[in-house]
Amino acid sequence: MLMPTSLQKPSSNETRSGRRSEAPPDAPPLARAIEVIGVPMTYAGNCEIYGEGEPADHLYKVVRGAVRTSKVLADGRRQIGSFYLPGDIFGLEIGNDHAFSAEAITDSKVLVVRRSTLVGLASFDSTITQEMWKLAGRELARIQGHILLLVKNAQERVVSFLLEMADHTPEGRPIELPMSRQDIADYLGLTVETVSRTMTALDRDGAIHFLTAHSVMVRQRSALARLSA
Amino acid sequence: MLMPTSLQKPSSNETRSGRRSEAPPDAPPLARAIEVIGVPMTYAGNCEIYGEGEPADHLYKVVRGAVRTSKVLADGRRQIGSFYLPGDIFGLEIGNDHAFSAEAITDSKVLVVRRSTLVGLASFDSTITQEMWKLAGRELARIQGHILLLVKNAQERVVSFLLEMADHTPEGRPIELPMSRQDIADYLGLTVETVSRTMTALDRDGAIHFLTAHSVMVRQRSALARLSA
DNA sequence: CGACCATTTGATATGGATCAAGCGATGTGG
DNA sequence: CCACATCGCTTGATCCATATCAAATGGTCG
Repeated sequence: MLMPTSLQKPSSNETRSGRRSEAPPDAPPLARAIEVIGVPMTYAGNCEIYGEGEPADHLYKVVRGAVRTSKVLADGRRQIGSFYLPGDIFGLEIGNDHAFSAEAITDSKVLVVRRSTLVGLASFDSTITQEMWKLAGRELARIQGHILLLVKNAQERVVSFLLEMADHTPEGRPIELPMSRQDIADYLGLTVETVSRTMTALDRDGAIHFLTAHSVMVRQRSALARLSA
Repeated sequence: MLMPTSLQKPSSNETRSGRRSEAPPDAPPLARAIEVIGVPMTYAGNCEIYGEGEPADHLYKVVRGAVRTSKVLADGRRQIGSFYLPGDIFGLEIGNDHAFSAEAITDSKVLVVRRSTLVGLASFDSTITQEMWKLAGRELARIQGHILLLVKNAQERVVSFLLEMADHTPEGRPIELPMSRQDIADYLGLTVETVSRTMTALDRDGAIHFLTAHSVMVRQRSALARLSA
């Protein structure tokens, strides 16, 4: 069904102790700021991080795990807006309220900062403002890319999705797909069956090779990319 | 075909004389600023205003006519990003370059301002910055809405499109559709034939009534809206 | 009037949805 | 430790919405 099997509240508000190995000192100020002042939170799989319609006054950065943003339409269908993997920043909605809700896909750890805190910081460091604009720009570009995705055929959509996920993985390593086939289907505007069949076909044709249902090797990304136009 | 019949350069850089009847003195500062410092330009139908990949250093406001933003995909298909009608501001791309090109649909008049000019103004009037963010937010919301559109069926897409256009028209007046059926199809991710058939069906069922191919009366928008979910 | 182009309408094909069943992991209780 | 229920994924058979191909209609401009 569409309902997640469990939608519990955050499992724990993690202690702030411990090493913050992420974010090298030469990282951009915004990322640095989030590392320094962000409050770590952990969420179990399928746990809601924020809901559609709630005021958007926090910014989040994925440390571990994976997050999806989604929206349930009037007729019950679900549309997934984006997947966010470690290092990605999400929660930036320029309106006052979140248009999509966000849920942890697997057990996840995120850093949370108040939007107002960042706005305050921005008045000291104007590069933070610039970075907020850049972030908004990336978000815009991402969504525009999603539109272009949705007018392609099934194989092109699936391949585009795999290549997006590949961007977060060093060449030569298997690509991890933490989300379910249903999540992928709702992201691509297809059904689970079509996603599954398409992936099977790609595997059979040698374009990709599934190690498990959630781990796939791409031999030549450039070759795969030719199937996504 | 996909190629516009004529893609000429701006037909004339209109004289700056004459009344600027638009923008009441109580309009928001950004709109006011554009009215005051914007350079009027006129474009003939199918004339390119800016091209995909060009640096995005101007902001535009439609005074008269209609504008579409579009992108031609690798395989030759064309995706339309948005339609802009009088009063709408376009050209805001947060990246450095335009991801889509913009063309006048019919003979159009737009006001043009340099982005840098607005940035300069913003340092005097912080509400301008706020408005730029609001504008970016509206753009983001518009694109997100477009994604939700693209996962609906043909009738829902067409109805949603008509309702969007209706937003620019006072209730009770016919809705003008300056763009071609091909433009509509490329916006909705459908074919011309499907758009045409769907509109014919809506007319036959009494949901809407075409006066001409480019002018349509909607009896009850609320009733029509029920067909768009 | 006649040429041209946009739009509509008709006939047919097809990609992906839907319905249904099988399969393989994972977890649970006896 | 094993039977068995459960859940997510895959596979198969069929259907249907929309694409595609083709032609008729109608509006516009010389």
